[in-house]
Amino acid sequence: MDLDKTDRKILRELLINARISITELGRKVGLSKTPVALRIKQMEEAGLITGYRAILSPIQLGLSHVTFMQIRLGDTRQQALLQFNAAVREIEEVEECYMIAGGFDYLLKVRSRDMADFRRVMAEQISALPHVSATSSFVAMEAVVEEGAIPL
Amino acid sequence: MDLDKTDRKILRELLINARISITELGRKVGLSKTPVALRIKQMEEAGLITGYRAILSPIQLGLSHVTFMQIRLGDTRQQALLQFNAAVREIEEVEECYMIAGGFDYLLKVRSRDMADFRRVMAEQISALPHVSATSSFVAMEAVVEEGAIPL
DNA sequence: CCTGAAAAATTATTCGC
DNA sequence: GCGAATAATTTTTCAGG
Repeated sequence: MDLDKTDRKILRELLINARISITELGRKVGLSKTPVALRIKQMEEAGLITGYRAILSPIQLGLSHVTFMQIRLGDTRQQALLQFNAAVREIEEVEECYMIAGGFDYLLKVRSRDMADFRRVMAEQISALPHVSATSSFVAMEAVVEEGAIPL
Repeated sequence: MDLDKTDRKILRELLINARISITELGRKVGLSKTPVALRIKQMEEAGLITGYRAILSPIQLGLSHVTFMQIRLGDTRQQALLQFNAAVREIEEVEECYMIAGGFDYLLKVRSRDMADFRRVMAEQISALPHVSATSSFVAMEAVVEEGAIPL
């Protein structure tokens, strides 16, 4: 699906405020309600807009502790990777997980209440993942950019 | 602010669909509209809910290439860190940036169209950041978990 | 702290142009 | 893509448990 300038404007507004009304959105992008509603529906149906989510404050939730973990697997055959992927998706503290080309196999971003909570997650959840042979952890001291803008 | 079970239920629903109506939300959590609307407003005012955003598909946007970069600074005095932080926030391709305790100074997640686009971002933007002394990049081969659930 | 309900305002949807 | 009419929702308010 290709996007014109108006589509991009609409997306930018929906990234700022997903609950904006069609009326106000139309006003902001310089169109009437009808085409705005149509464009949004088309972008939803094209799978470009996959949903709308509330954004919560990690600090207010007491979940400001972020740790990145490098994980190396002892077995990197397809079957082992699939088992690892499936298992890691079950850990709710794992906010992100990428398979990496290079020196290690996976990079995980783990969110927890504090260091003690992270140690619990690591001991109870991460260590139990299949085929893990080594891990190293890097604790975030400061979040400089948490949710960067999307380059539209 | 402390959350009871109902608040958590509301948050879970708003994480799934931020555009759900108060009526339906009330039905899902087993309350009438009035207290649901009140609780949402309170959570917004407490800064717990910071906003509502559309979720876009990186693949449909042609932005599925993810690279993590370790960055070491030559100068790690407070002034230099502040300059780096301010500059990195201006790069829209930087989706996340954390200051790290340990072997390197910053970890960046960079989103781009493809490898060629990443090289452009690195050459034009990342290299221009102040006080950078060394970088190493790790290309993601597969996104196993992109937006994990929040442990409420 | 919740329910239920009514009125007023706003929004979404539909359709002819 | 516009603009108007129709239909659906939301917000606000209030009496009562």
